[in-house]
Amino acid sequence: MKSASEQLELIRRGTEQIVPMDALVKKLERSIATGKPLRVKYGIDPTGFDVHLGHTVPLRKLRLFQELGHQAVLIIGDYTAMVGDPSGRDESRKGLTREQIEANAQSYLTQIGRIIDVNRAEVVYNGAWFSQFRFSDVLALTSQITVQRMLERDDFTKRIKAGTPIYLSECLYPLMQGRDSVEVRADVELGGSEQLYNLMVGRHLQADAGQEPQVCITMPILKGLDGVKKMGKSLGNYIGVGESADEQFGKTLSIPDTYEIIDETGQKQTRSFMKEWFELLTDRSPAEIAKLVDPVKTHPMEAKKRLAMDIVTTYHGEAAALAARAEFERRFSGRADPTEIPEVAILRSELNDGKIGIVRLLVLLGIASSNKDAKRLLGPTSGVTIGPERTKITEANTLIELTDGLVVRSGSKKVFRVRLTDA
RNA sequence: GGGCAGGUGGCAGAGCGGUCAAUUGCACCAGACUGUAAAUCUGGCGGGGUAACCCUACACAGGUUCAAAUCCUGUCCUGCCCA
Repeated sequence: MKSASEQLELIRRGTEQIVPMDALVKKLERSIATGKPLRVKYGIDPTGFDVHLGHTVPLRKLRLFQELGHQAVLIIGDYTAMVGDPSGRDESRKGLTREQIEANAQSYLTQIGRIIDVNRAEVVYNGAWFSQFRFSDVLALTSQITVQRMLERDDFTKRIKAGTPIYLSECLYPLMQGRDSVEVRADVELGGSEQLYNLMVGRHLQADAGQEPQVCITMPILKGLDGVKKMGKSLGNYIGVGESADEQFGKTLSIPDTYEIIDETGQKQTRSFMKEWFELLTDRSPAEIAKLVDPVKTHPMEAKKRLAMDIVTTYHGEAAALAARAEFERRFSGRADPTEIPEVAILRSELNDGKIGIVRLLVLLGIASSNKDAKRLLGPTSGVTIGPERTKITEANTLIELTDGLVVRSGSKKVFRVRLTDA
């Protein structure tokens, strides 16, 4: 087992806050002395299906704890999901049905298995205790915190200012999450930076229950593909852990290198966005990362390819990562069609004299969502091309001589091969 | 429970009887240029039609009018103030 200071160095890497730090040191030292692993809690609400890289940030930290010999405790928030976490959102979340929660939880565990060792983790549903709660228990829980303290949190302040509703049930959320910590006797709880408040409530409740309070570790929020907003399902700026190697590679290459912020003094500052991803999504050491994101030492493009390789390797292995890189270079640098062009079946009955209108074709291929949409893609700035000669189509009333195997492109990303069928 | 204000496209936010499929900004999509980066420029951003034009949409349901996102009534929802 590694020494406390060695463990601490690894744990600290990429974190935002550890409160209180000295308590963590103490816990680590005691764990080494007694041989008892720390119980590290991480809660997830089964509200959706796709686990994306944003979720992997705390999960990777959880895996680190596992690797250091500690006990991961996964809370599936089936009850908290019915409330909806107010953290970092400007609107309340609708409750989900039990069936949805059940299905989501299973899907989550499968996906999470790509990052942590689920078999070695303790997995518990918080419904296990909340379903047993009596009203008197709820009252006892709600007596633990004042309205003032609840309202002082930033999320609520913002919503009050903006005039968006806050439901009473949402105030229960931090209390429920805190109660989970009491139930599983957590030593450490992980969460995103917006979780700090919720994590602190856990400390409060544990202390009140006569337990040693947990250490709260928050991880920075991972920004999405746009380099601006938090990576999220609803924003469509995410990379899913279940996506193909090519998709993950391509999406990573499309992220901005840097972004600008305005600091307190009103000065514009340029920050490296790639650096953030390296820190939060790869195991590279700070020294390696510094070298990679320095444009003088490493060409930004090469750095980004490394980043993409690292990410793809995590989920698909090194061979797939190499292949994805080769495919990317061939396709975009070499301006070639993808190796595997998706085929779309088109009925011969759609043809008239062996021909089809370009608008209809684009809709049938799924490139355009409607005729109007198809027409928008055409016009003088059209990026629609067909066949090996990449004939550019600009007129909406063009008739295409449609043959089996014809390749139709819209830009370089949407490429399809026509497969003519009879039935 | 009472008073006041308000609900418009993904968001913000104009419009307040016809000229409104709805100004503008952001976001988003496509193209040029690139490193599928940034910056910049161009075009687009409800559906059908080659087009003229038609349909559906401004919380919901009715009504007034030749004509409603715009006026009236009711319902639902939200905020603020009072209780």
